[in-house]
Amino acid sequence: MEPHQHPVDPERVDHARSRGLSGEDAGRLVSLLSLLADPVRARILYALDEVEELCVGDLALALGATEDSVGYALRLLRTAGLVATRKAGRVVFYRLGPGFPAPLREHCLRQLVAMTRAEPDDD
Amino acid sequence: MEPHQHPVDPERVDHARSRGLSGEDAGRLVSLLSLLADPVRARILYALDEVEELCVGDLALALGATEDSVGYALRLLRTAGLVATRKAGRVVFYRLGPGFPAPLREHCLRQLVAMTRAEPDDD
DNA sequence: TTGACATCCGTGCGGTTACACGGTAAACAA
DNA sequence: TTGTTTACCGTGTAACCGCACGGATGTCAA
Repeated sequence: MEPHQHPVDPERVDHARSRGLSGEDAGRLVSLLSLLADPVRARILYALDEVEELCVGDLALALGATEDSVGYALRLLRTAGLVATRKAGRVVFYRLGPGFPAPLREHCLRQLVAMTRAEPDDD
Repeated sequence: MEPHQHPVDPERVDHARSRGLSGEDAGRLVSLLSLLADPVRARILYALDEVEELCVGDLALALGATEDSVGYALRLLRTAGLVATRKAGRVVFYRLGPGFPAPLREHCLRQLVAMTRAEPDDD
């Protein structure tokens, strides 16, 4: 269904079009948020922000999840560059990588959690 | 596959378990991020943050999307309480609702966009 | 070397999700 | 009233996603 050609408020439409999110910006934003929008991945990143580095098995232990689950989550986070690895023998330690946005770590992550705590009507 | 019972770094595991994200907190956070992690929904919220209020047709016009697409997106945002409506005749105006977290609007939204702009290696 | 362990990789399945289509309700115009 | 417009709703479908499974790789101990 195509949008109508007779805007109700042409001024605001124009304003929204010029100052709004472009498709490319939205794409980049969404690809980052999609990675955060998963319980296992979000808890992994939050844990790594707390304790610097952890290996796969310990991470699974800390979250109470299976190693398969965190293994798959780390696979995606690693591909996106959000986490970095350090091999020590047969153990692989993970930490937040250089691709992890610093502002997110400093400002947003905890605020996001705090705001969801303050709104218990969510689900 | 079950996680091993012999933590490599028991101290950090314990620290991550106590200060990490609980399952409930992660669930609330994820349900919010999942709503933001969509191009149409993200652009709608961003546009409403810019121009106060817009009707469905004008929103579709501003985003260059179909009315069906934005209609479906608004359905989910409305159910979650992130947007509110105001009826004026046969036109329905949408604006950011009381369920929309204020810290997200003030601090995080633009920072999230800015940080994705600063990292062009994303996708 | 042999065996146990920690992790990675490819594949298939089940559940979820975005979206288009058709029909419906309400409001305005003629 | 009739017709047009604006938006909502329910349903079906196609694509995506998380995850478990099996096998492979590399490492340490005996």
